[in-house]
Amino acid sequence: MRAALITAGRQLLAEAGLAGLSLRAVTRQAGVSPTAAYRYFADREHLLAAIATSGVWELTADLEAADRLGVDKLQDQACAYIRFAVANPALYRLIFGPERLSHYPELESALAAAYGVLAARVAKQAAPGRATDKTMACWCLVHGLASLAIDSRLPPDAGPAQLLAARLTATLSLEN
Amino acid sequence: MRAALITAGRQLLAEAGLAGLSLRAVTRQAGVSPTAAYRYFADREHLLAAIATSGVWELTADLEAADRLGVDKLQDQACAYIRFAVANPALYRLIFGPERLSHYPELESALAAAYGVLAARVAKQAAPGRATDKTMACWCLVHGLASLAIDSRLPPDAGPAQLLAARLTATLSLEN
DNA sequence: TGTACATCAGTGAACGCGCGTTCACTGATGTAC
DNA sequence: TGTACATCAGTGAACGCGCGTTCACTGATGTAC
Repeated sequence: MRAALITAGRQLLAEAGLAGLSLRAVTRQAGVSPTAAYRYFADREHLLAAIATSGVWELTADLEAADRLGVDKLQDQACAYIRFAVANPALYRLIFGPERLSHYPELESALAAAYGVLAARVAKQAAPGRATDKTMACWCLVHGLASLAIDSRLPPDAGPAQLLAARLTATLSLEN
Repeated sequence: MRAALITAGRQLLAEAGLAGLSLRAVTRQAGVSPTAAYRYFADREHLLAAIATSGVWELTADLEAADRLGVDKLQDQACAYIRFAVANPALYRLIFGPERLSHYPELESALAAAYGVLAARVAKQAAPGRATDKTMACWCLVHGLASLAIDSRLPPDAGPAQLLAARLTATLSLEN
């Protein structure tokens, strides 16, 4: 049932966006009375945090897959990241947005895992001593690109965001 | 009066965050009845767009100042950008956030102006033919960093965001 | 100079809405003896 | 095997709240003659 509520929340997020994600709407979507949710979540915010966390684990898995299967593994991670954001814009906004969910430890550790997948890749390729900064630069770049793409604030002639992700990541020139 | 409402909105944003920015709250803050706003704005969203726009013009001015006075002008623009975001987190979130204000032409053109200040700088320093991509990379990087800094999702040992901005921008190595 | 009228800025009451949360509850399932 | 009881998942009505927006209005300011 906990899982059902999270699923319902993600459906709602996809259909109606962040604004439509109320506790009542989620329970309605799950076909259950509004109060039923309180058996599984202390309040609305805990429910949101759980939904966000489920998204971050999915993202982490995507990054891992890209790193396992990719040819240019760093660029492929970047693409996978953008692909996730573009496929789940409202979810992505919930995760990184203004809901200030960052103090939930489950979410915190899911995010750390995702970051770790990127950091491990960069550490393998970057010049010694530069890994930390390069990782951060990469994360910022990709997160910024994802946000802008989702909110259609990229220049109109920029082309598909995933291609951009690959090109811009290359721009970071890890080797120096 | 239009200006007064915008000012009130920005105060509220600073004090109570995005969530507190209702039309009623803004008029209350301005010491005026809720309906008075309708004389100046078609609806709530137009008011929000005007507040966001006022913020973007301020940001643009900050960037121009950094470019005029700075030593390393690109890094200084990046710092100014981060400084603005950190000083006005809720406003920054309103501008780039999930409110989907992007279809307001006034906001659109303010954003284009801000982007232009950065683009002009990069064009002066980047290797020929690379300017467009480098500009975009720079914008994404800085926007991503700003978002993460605001939502405290940078690694705890990352140090002050403004310093980071300078260091990471340098990482882009414009000359090749 | 005075009067009639139009324009304009802002008021105050009211509307319907969906929200998060509380409360006491019902009915089913499991356990002890 | 049957009975008494506890636990548990989910219900349904109700609360108070702040919201965006509408409506008809008031009183002040400006303009025409």
